[in-house]
Amino acid sequence: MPELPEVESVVRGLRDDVVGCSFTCFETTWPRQIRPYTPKAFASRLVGQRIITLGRRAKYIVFTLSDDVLFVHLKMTGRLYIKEKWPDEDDTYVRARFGLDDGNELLFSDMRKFGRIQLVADAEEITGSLGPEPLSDSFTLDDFRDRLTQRQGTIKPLLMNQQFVAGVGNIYADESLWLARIDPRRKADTLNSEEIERLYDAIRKVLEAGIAREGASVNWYRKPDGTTGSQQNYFYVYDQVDKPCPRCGSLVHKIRLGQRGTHFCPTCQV
DNA sequence: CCAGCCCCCTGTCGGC
DNA sequence: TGCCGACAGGGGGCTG
Repeated sequence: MPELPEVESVVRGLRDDVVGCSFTCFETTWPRQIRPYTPKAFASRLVGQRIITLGRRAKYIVFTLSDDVLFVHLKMTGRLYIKEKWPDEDDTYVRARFGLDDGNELLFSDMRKFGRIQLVADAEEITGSLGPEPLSDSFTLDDFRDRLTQRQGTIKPLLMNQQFVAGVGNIYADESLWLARIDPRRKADTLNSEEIERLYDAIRKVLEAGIAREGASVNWYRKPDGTTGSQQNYFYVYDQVDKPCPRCGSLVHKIRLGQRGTHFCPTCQV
């Protein structure tokens, strides 16, 4: 559920609290989520390293450290926050604790244990195969058009393919296709030039709106201060089954596409 | 390259 | 009421 806007909001909410700090300790109650694989090896490599910058790449939270790079992926139900700034007393889903040298604790909570915490020397090991950042200058219409027209697959799963475009997940894929008035079942290479341009604009627009509203709290996502984002109050079609399409009034349909729930307007998405 | 399936997990919800 | 299967959906892996 955390997609680009949600991860970006977490990064922005944490940055001032962690940049400049060094790690003093690390412990986990679910070692399967970490790399290197054993808590001991992970901790001994991490402790003492200082956080130089905090950023985001695709749906990864990226800590650039004095020696290594720390990647945190929230997957479905992950949360990352400073314990002292989180409103609830006890979080039963805390899977990892990072001690910081300012006395605070950085907690990783994850109900479903899908999240990942990885420490690598070379960031490329994680980011090497990722597609372009859709909000960066390097994501151009021409490049998008070139790569899209070479694909024969279904457009919606393609938008969610992190090697094709980084950071788009199920929510923002559905929202982008609605805004661009494109049926999510279309094959990529059948999109004409105008449709491709509409889609390019739509992807950027829905992601920017998501960031401006600090993400969509459909169920588990929270910002590092414990509060919800508000993008869920502005969905066009996602999670809006049988509600009227905001554009034409037809009832929103839900189907399965690529093993994912897919919401769209059967009338004005063609 | 692409579609479809399973798996990793846990909580919620609807049907019986 | 309580059990059970479906579903939620990010990503990796495998097969045809």
